[in-house]
Parts: sequence; C-alpha cells; structure tokens
Amino acid sequence: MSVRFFDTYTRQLETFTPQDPAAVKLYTCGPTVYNFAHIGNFRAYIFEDLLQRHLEARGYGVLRVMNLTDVDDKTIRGCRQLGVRLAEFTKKFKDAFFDDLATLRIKRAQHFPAATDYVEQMIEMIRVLMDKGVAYQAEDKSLYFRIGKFADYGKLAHLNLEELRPSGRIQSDEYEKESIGDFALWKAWDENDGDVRWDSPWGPGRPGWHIECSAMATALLGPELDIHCGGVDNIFPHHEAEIAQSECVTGRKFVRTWLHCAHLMVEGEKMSKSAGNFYTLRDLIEKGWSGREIRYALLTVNYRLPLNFTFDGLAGARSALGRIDEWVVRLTERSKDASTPVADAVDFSAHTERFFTALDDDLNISGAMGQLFDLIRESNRAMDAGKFNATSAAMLLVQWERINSVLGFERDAVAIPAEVLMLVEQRQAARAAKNWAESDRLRDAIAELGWIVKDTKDGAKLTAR
RNA sequence: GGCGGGAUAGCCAAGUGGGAAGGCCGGGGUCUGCAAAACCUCUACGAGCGGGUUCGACUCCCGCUCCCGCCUCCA
Repeated sequence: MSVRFFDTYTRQLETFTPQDPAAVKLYTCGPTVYNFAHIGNFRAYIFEDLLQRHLEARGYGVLRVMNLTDVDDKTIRGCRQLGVRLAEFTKKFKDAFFDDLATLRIKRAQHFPAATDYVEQMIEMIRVLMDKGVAYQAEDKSLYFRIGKFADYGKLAHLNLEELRPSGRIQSDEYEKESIGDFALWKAWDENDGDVRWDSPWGPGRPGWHIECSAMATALLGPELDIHCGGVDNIFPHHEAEIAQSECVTGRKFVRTWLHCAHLMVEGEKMSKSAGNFYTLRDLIEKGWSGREIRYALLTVNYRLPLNFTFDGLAGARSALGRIDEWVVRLTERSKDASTPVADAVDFSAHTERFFTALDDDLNISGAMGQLFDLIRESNRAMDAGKFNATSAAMLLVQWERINSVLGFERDAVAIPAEVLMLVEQRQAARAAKNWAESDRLRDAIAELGWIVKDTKDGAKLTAR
C-alpha cells in the first residue's frame, strides 16, 4: 500500500517516495509572530499535523521543521508601537503560539527555527546569489533576486509571467527594481526600522521574507526536502521565490512534493476583521469550545477543499466526539468484563485498515471518518447483541489507539473531585431506598459542582458539564 | 483578462460508468422512578441548469449559471 499526495507542482496525484523513509524531510511554513494566530492559520497547522501523524502511522520517521518569522514589517511595526525590543515583542507571541499548538494537540516539530537566529545563513545564501549574478543591489541599497535568471520561475503557481495583470498593490515604491517581479532578498535599513538591523556586506538591513525559509530549510534539512507545505496563498510568490533562491544556490531540486491547504471561510464568508468573523484560537476557547472540538472541526474536511467553519459545525464536532467517547468507555468496560462469552470473538481489523487506506489517498479524512463511524456503529451493534467478548473489545481498543494516534481525539483525562464522588455515593444509597426526592436533590447538587450524573444499566456515570 | 478549485439532503461531506459512504440536526424505538445520556433505527426516485456519448451518467464530453481562490511578502 502506498501513500499518494496531490502535488501542487505537477497538479497530479503522485506516489510518495521520500529519499529516506526513516527520516522524511518535512518543512512547514510557520507563523509570523506579531499577533495571536487565528483559526485559519491553525487549519494549515492541523493539516500538517495530520500529514505527519499519518506518515508516522505508516511507518515513516518524520523530521519536521516549522519556522517562526520573527522579523518583518508587522513585527517591527508592533514592537515600535509598544516601544519594546523586537525580541521581547515576538517572545510573547511565540510562547502563545506554542500554547495554542498544545491546546490543539498538534505534535511538536523537531525544530522551530526563528528567522533572527539564521540571519548569518541568509546572508551567506545571498552572497552566493550575488556571486552568480542572479541578485543585484538596487539604488535603494536593497538586494533583489533577478527572476529573469531563473527559467522555472512561475512553474509552481502555473503562472505565465508575461500575462500577469498588474495589481494595485505593487504599483508604487518598487521603481528601483530592474523588473517588476524581482523580489527582495535583503531590505536596506531605514529609520522606520529603528534598532532592528543586521550588518551585511551590502550595508545594514534585514532579510527579506522568502530567504528565511530557504536558509532555514536547507540549514536544517539539507538541499532537498521531501515535502514542503503551506497555505495556498503561499504558493505565489513565497514558495516560488523559495524555489528560485534555493535551487540557484544549491543546484539541486529543492522540493520533491508541494502540498498546499485551502483557506477556511467562517459562516460562509471570508474571514476578516472587518466582517466581524475573525477568530483566534483564544477567542473560541473563551466562548467555551475545547481545543479538541476545534481540532475536530478543522481536521475533518479534506485539506484541499475550502473549509466552512461554523458554530453549527463546532456543535456537531462536540456531539460526534461525545459519541466516540461513549464508545471508548463502553469498549473499555467490556474489555474488563470476564463474564462475556469467549467463543464469539469479532474482528474489526478490516475497518481499521480501510481507515488508513483512505488516508493513504491524499489524506482523505472524510472517507477515513466514515470508516471509523461504521466501525463504531457495527461494534456497538455487536455489543448490544452480546456477541462481543472481552478479548474482542481489548483488540478493538488497540485498533482505536492506532486510529487515534492519527486523529488525536481522545478525551481529556479529568479527575473527579472527592466531593462529587461522595454525593454520588449518597445518591446511590437514596436510589437504593427509592427515595426519589433525595436522589433528585443530590443530582442537582452534583450538577452545581459541574458534573452531570446519568443512571445507566451499569450504574451511575459522571460527565463533566 | 489569465490560471486554478468547486456546486451531492436542513447543515457538513465521501466514493463511484451499473445498488447515492459517514457525521450533525430531526422523527421513531429500546433502556429508565423521573430526567438525561447511550444504543438501535428511519430520513436524497435524486446530484446547480441544458444538451450529448452510452444498454446504462451524480460520475465521461460540450455549453450555461453561480460561488471561491491566486495573479508580487496573507495559513
């Protein structure tokens, strides 16, 4: 069974063949740390998390790098407005970003290089580009990449550069460049940059955005990456520029497979601050949604399709997760129940295999989730029918762990307070005595402590509200 | 204007040239002191519109409508 991905460069499904299956080189464009990341950003990071987890489930070792852009126009503007040093300003948002990753159960990359720690490597790459004549210094002292020197420029985005329609935002301020499409490698210092500056052979300044990723990717992963991901908006010009810079320096193919995820919409509209539908992860947590509910909502739509993020969808995520939770609890109990028949072991491993086979097909998460819910319904049915013994349940739990290693949907472990347990015990006694009034009073008291008690065939069960 | 993606039930959404997955919501049932939960079960004679190819089209082809994205530093 082979894994296939839709490669942005070829626009085709391609069989995945990494250079070294034990160390798949995965580079994912990370955040610019000038603000709290929003759910659109996290859609991309969750897609990349699914990618990493599925590759690992399929036996690959993944070496992942996610960069942090901690110097650019926005971070400089932000720190200048607050009158603090750049590093101090970005530290806050770096920390917040890592907290958010944990909230969403996104696995950590092996490396989170910050741009400001790799300026030396960027300067070195630029020097090579200057030596080769593919970069030049313009009148404004900034250095630019000469796109006319790189024949493949535009091939990732499938753009015909001759036919580009000039858009409004590139008209002014760019007259120093030889060609309108040339992009900045090094931005000469000006007074708006304050004390944010590095020395270079070409004068003080700071690196351009694109060269960051080229430098950090090649420094940490070598000249040739197996997979490079990002949002679709990064295809052009960012990733196009990365290819041009990297390949001109190394002479090697930069990336074997390009994967890009589509944007998300909110309630059917483009997310924007002006439309009032702009949410950071923190905004949603404040509204009472959990990290795993948000994870579910962002994960369960194929990464290449626009995702319509809605509060109905979040509610649906909550219900679906609750159903999975109940199933896991039921399986766990059944696995410990020695009284179940031994003869009728039921094997659901075919469902599990289909779950992974679906993901092999360009991370078809919808198909995979369909398999999971088929598995849940059919095993519930088997348990209802009394056909499902402890051994079968234990086997199925092992399969669930495999599935969940990719999904990351397990319930948070919550400790039940002793006070609640005590009330539940009192209530059990009241119920045994058929003292329903007292039983109902205790149920209310438990509810006030934040727990819902449910009387099932197997006794009282508690759920955090 | 160029390039690309899309339209499947109230909402989200998959696969497939021949019986339209799955989830949420909703209806019914089982269980139950009550409640809640859970579980089971039902819910698209039809796939944006119009043609065509075919024994057969949601799927392939053509045209149309609408939506979304990118076209020079946004995940």
